[in-house]
Amino acid sequence: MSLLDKFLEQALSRRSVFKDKRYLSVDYVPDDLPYREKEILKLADILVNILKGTRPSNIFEYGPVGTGKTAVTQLVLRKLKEKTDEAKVPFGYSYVNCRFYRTNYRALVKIATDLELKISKTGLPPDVILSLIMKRLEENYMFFLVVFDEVDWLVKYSGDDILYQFTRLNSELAKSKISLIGITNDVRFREYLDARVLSSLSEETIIFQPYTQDQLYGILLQRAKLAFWEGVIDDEAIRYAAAVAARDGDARKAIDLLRVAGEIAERKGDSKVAVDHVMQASEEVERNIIKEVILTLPPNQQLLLLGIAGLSKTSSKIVTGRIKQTYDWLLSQIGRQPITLRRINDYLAELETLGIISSTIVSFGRHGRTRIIKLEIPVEVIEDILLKDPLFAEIYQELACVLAQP
DNA sequence: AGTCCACCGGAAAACATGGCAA
DNA sequence: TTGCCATGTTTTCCGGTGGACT
Repeated sequence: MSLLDKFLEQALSRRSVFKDKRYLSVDYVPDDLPYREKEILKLADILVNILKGTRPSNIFEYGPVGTGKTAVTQLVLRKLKEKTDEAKVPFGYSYVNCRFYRTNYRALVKIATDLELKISKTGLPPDVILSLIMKRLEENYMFFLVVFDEVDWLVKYSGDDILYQFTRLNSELAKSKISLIGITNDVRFREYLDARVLSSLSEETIIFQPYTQDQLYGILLQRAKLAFWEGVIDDEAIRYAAAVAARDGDARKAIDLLRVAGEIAERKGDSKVAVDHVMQASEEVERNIIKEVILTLPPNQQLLLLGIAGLSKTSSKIVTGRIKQTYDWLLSQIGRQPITLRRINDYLAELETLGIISSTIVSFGRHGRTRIIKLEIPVEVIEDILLKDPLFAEIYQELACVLAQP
């Protein structure tokens, strides 16, 4: 038997550690969400008004990442839809993830499409779309619910117009009623939202607390039973994953960790998933996030980051002016025009919100006020990722030479 | 006490791009 | 084709600002 035959034979006979990986995917919402009974009941209690024929209050849901806001909402809506269908109560809802539909216009189009209106992605003025939506509502629905998930993205990006319009829509609708659910994990969201919108959006508020370590363990146990074959995963491994994710009480992260750990075990040909695998998964997840973030950056910002990386090797205090100089030089190397300082500031701000750099404003008195930029990721990691591109590698070498001379 | 450096950051406007409707 | 409609990127303009220096 040849080596290859042997290998293939082994691969075939090796049972996957996963029974059904789907249960560890982000979009899977189980029928019962442990430790969120209180929130489910509260939400259901508000929305059940629909079955009684009255308009439910608008709801504002707040809680950190991975605390079950989205899952709870989707679960309750799914059940509610079943019940209303049974009871022949006309009801429909639209779920808008504002991270994808982050402008007022796009959110509006998404809602319209969920109402089975055929709307082109562009070309129609917003008020026309809105009146089409209203017309459709009056024809078909008594109750309509719009969920704005991660609503802070929408508001930060393009203002609260659509929220304002929708909160006021009820007074213009004769036959149908509309309610809103806003979901966010941004603590400071209340600050930049218009007071009128905020007050009408938060007629009811549901707050989601982070999961405790024990709760995470419980959740993982539930999922692990569904996703892995029996006896494949160590109890220790599950506990470890729960402990890691408990730092921010993030259930999504915990589940992710378990999945990646399983994948690693499988890759290595191990038949069991152990603590080791979870530890590796934890590193891998972290590394992949950074890599993903840097690689999806627009080329301009990658080049800027390259400049900062180069600077950080020669000087410890990187100041805006130096960055501007360096970046202009880099641009000229690839035959592009320099860019305004104002624009560079925007780039830097973006890099900062992504957690790649950090900055502090310092004043040098007579010598002006500026900002010191610090890399939050080891230079080697950035070089490792960016220098795969031969063009970048070449420019980077020259940059090093130029920076070496004062 | 006032000056003034070297930048910060909001607002508006310019420019590029792309789809639709008539 | 023209004229809207939108989005995204960059420039222009401009009013700040903390503190070393005079």
